[in-house]
Amino acid sequence: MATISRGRIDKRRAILEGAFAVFARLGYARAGVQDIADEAGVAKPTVYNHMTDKATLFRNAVEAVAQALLDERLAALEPLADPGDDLRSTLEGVADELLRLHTDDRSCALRRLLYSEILRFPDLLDIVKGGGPRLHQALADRLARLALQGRLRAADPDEAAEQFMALLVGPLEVRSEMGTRALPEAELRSLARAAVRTFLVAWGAD
Amino acid sequence: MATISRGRIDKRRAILEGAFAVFARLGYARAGVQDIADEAGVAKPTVYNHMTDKATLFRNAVEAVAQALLDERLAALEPLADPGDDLRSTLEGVADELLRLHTDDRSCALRRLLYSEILRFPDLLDIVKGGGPRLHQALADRLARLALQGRLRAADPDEAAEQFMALLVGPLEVRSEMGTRALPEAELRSLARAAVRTFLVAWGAD
DNA sequence: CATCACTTGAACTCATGGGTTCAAAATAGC
DNA sequence: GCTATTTTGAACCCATGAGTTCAAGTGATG
Repeated sequence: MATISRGRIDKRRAILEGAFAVFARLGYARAGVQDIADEAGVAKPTVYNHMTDKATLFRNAVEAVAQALLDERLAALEPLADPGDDLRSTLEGVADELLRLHTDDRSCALRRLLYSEILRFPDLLDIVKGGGPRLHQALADRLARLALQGRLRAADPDEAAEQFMALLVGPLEVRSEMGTRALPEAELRSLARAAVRTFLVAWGAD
Repeated sequence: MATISRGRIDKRRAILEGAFAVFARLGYARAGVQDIADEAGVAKPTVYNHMTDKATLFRNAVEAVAQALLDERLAALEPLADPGDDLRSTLEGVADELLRLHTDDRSCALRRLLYSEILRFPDLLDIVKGGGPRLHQALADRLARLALQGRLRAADPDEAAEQFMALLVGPLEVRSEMGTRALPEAELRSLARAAVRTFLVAWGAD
């Protein structure tokens, strides 16, 4: 076993990963701690040696995944920091990547778990957003910059960011039937282009 | 008890309503059939006398509520059949009503239950949509009519409908934190106006 | 080698909850 | 008013699962 997991840290990570996998598959209530231990390749008491109870196990597992996914989405916004002369195609690239991330299995699972357990774990909201609406803020910042450069209408970067995400994700969520159905690549790209098209009509510089 | 519930039918309705209330509050797994019986003012065997098991109880409860909510939303689209000369304010009225319905407690609960149990009850999707995407279809039809009358850009009514709903509901879902927080009336109206503004820039007749 | 911390499997406790049974009571229908 | 259907409460069976205990094992560290 020394080949795979060395030390407490690796075991902790294995437990959190296993936990998220099982929670994602079965939901909080149906997931058994024994299932999680099996998935993580670990004994049940070991789980309790790292986490005091099922609830904190859940919180930590969700937090770890949410953190990772948030980072990915933030990274996806990077191209907006320095779009070439073709703003449209840069936006489409970002949109494409955001859609790809949004349709990721872990992303869909996280969404399901949040909706499902938000009443019992209200603190998950703050945990997931990681202190303030980081993603929205980052996007709004980028758009504000572009507005200052005269490449977007300057009206309201927050509203623009809100609507950009909505145009992107809303139709996706409907067509994928709440993340149940996988969409073909081509349809994803088409969704991204449609969103950017409307976004630019509304918010592009004349 | 003759004053409240007469006959089997009323009992059945009471059971379905109680079931939805409890499922909404606790989720499928945590909801006990005894809880449901209590909420419905009925004995546990009576529940099993109407529904073979917890799963079909769940399906029927969800179906009843989904049906009612869908009807409400369809009705909310009515004004679009004959908008006055002020298309914008008609759209804003419809948008307002749709937002109101979307923030309704039962609406939020239904959404939570769907996301939560969609993997275990894949058939819920069809049950909820009630045979084809009725709401989307109805909206797209209205928009197509308006396009024919030259009051909207004729490009693609389906895409227009998709984006109209996205612009409305997306920002709402973010701001209300997945239906957790209630928004003040004023903010709802402001959301509706923002959505319609962008929609008309993109899809309004020049 | 000796110590200390951690892991393991298995067994155990205890609470919860789905679903059933049954005899008594209520209700519906005629 | 009489019969057939439902309803009711309470008890019951049984499976599942959270969390614990413990004795034996494993691994690092000095």
